[in-house]
Amino acid sequence: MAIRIYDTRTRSKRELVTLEEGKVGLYACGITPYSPSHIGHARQAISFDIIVRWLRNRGFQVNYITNFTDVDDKIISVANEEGVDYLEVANRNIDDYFRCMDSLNVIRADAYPRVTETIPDIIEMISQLLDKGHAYEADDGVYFEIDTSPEKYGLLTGQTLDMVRAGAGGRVSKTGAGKRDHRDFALWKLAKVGEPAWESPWGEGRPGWHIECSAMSLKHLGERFDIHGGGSDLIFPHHEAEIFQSECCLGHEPVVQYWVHNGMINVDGEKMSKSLGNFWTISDALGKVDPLILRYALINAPYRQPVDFNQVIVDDSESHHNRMFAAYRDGLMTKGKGDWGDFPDLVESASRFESGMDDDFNTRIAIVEVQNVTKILRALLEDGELQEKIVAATGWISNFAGDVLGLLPEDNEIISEFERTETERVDLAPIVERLLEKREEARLEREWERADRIRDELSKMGVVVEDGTDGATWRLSD
RNA sequence: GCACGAGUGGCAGAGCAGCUAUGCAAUGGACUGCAGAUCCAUGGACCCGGGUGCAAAUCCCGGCUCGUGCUCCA
Repeated sequence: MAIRIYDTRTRSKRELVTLEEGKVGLYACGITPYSPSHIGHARQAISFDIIVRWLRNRGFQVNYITNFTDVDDKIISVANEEGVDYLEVANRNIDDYFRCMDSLNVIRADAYPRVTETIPDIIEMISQLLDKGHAYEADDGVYFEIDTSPEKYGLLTGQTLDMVRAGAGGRVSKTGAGKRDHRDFALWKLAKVGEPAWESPWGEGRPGWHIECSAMSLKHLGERFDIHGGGSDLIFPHHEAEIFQSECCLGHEPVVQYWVHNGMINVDGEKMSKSLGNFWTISDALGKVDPLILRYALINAPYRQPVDFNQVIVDDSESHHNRMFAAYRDGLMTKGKGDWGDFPDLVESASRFESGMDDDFNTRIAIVEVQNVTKILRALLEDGELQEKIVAATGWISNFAGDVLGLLPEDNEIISEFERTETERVDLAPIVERLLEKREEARLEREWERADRIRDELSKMGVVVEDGTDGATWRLSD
């Protein structure tokens, strides 16, 4: 079945037809590293990670590029406050980004170009825009002139030139003193004293905010490419500016075949922002919740939906993930052979999973099927028979929840962790068994207080007692 | 104000014209001294008002409410 993708430009789901058969060029706008990464960055990265994983799963050869805007006003201002070089700030936050994304099981992109490494390409692009009459030089830099191709205005947002003129009201005066029109945007900003700067035909300065993505996508993916993505907050003005720059520079349209945008994160129903005090960096979140549980929470809704991040969603995800993980781990310990392709119910789950993912990467539908198979697997484990099917269902989870959704650690990690706790268990066994015998005696004598005291004691040792039909079993608490 | 999107059971969240969504929570049961885990079962929803259809949560029109964008932002 064909893959359908929601394209912001046409506001509809369209079948994915790539420029080159079997290949996908994908550029996703990355971060401006002026502060530690927050969970909105995680959502963006995970959204595109899932898209890339699924396209690869479907046999596409994906070239996935995501950038770092490693020089901009905010980085410079942080650097000035701290009295350090701007690159120190950028590098520190890029390191943080990678650390966070690795722990969230985000597969690395094929390249992470940086603005500071792309300056010659940016200058070349600006020169061409000037040559073609789409840009002009002013006292404080070079600007793109919107009026040279007004038909491109509002391609993603549906806004018209007049709307923005009206909406901007009196707030436009202080942006870009040299602009002829407030909707024009900077391509090159001349440096003020003490700012990082590069030589250019127009004087020392640095690139404007939008041009780097046009230059980097051109450099890495060529004059036309399949998918361009980013957070939905970038639709305007950033991505519309890119359309102006790339299409006017290259002289053809469309440069981008599909525009894909992920939804934002809200916290307790409000926009996440520093001023509201509801701001979660990824490190904050990981202090409270396991990375894969956070990942689970962030793909519980399809990528385009806004996600309301709160304690409920975290708790919910934790219980779902724990159930799946426990079943999977137990399944891994079952020896034997089994292929999910041999079992109709597992095949049906797989097919629903696949058609959900084919339909604009609907991870919610995918997760429902993971929950389904988890349920099947747990029932099988409970029953203990049908080893072949246990192995088959475990394989299903490994493939879909693990490889595709990235919700599981590596098998050998799970096994070594299991062995570690087994060792611990064996060490504790004699003393636990003795206490359990005493408790059983107390229970037979119906002395519940004494029995409960023993259970409390075991609980302090990190042992959870569970009474079942065949007497008590125990396990180590997490 | 303008643009875009959304309003589904206690909560999260699919479906987007006819067929049980699902999970958590709740309730009942199995098991139980209690607790926990597990299993089985049950109830419960489509913002409001019109319209089109044999049939509407699903399409159309009009409201209302919320979110996002219009300024740096994933």
